[in-house]
Amino acid sequence: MNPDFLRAALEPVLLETIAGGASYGYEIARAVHEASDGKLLAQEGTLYPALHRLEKQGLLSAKWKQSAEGRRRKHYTLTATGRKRLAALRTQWQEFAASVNQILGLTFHYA
Amino acid sequence: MNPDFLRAALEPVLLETIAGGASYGYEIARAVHEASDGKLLAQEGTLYPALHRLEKQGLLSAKWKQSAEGRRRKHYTLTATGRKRLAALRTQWQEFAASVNQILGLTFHYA
DNA sequence: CTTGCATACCTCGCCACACCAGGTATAGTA
DNA sequence: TACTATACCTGGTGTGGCGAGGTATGCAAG
Repeated sequence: MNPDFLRAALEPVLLETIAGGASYGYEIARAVHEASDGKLLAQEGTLYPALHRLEKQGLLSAKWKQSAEGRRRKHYTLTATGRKRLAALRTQWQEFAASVNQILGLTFHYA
Repeated sequence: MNPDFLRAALEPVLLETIAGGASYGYEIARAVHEASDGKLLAQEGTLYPALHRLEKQGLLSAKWKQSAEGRRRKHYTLTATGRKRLAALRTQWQEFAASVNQILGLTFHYA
């Protein structure tokens, strides 16, 4: 998978995945990977800096928690700003994808 | 428009646009811009290096020509390798777009 | 004639970011 | 004890879009 693909969609994908219930890094990575049937994979060197960026932008808030087995995990949740941003990114993504599809002559439509 | 969007799709978009008849830089830029209803725009500092990369990779071949009005233009055509690459990129794009749409919960299908 | 604009090409420096490779630490298992 | 999976982090490298700058021509307006 072309790394530029991930670059284009990582933000909305992470926000959406967290909105969908995945809360900490490893879990988020697994969820993205599975939800894309193994096609999208956020490497750790990509994932963690991305989460930090989103947190710094105020789209995510983080809390360290101790799991039942004793492992420390950093749990993320969407902020109100994050939810708004996700909505905007979804729209942007759809417009972009539609444009590229049109240029490539691919017939498609959103249901 | 997010520059990372262009980054993800510039190659197939350029190859397809050239395959569709646009042959020199300025014309290609205009064609992309119009075919996307003004949404996609390859800046000159993006376009020309990209064309050079594609040529260096053997996907495009270039010929300098003199237009009727006397302007020099660099005309690009797809090589056989370029056509194969375009086909591959179209498939990759579709898979990627489908994955992102799925994660974002967008109901979508190619006809 | 000269000023200005569209056309047409190019390149350099900046910056953002995915990736790789490396690091740390814990729980469970062989 | 050793290995694996989990779980987090970061520094260096390379790619590439973008802005700003440059050069040159054709044409129209003043």
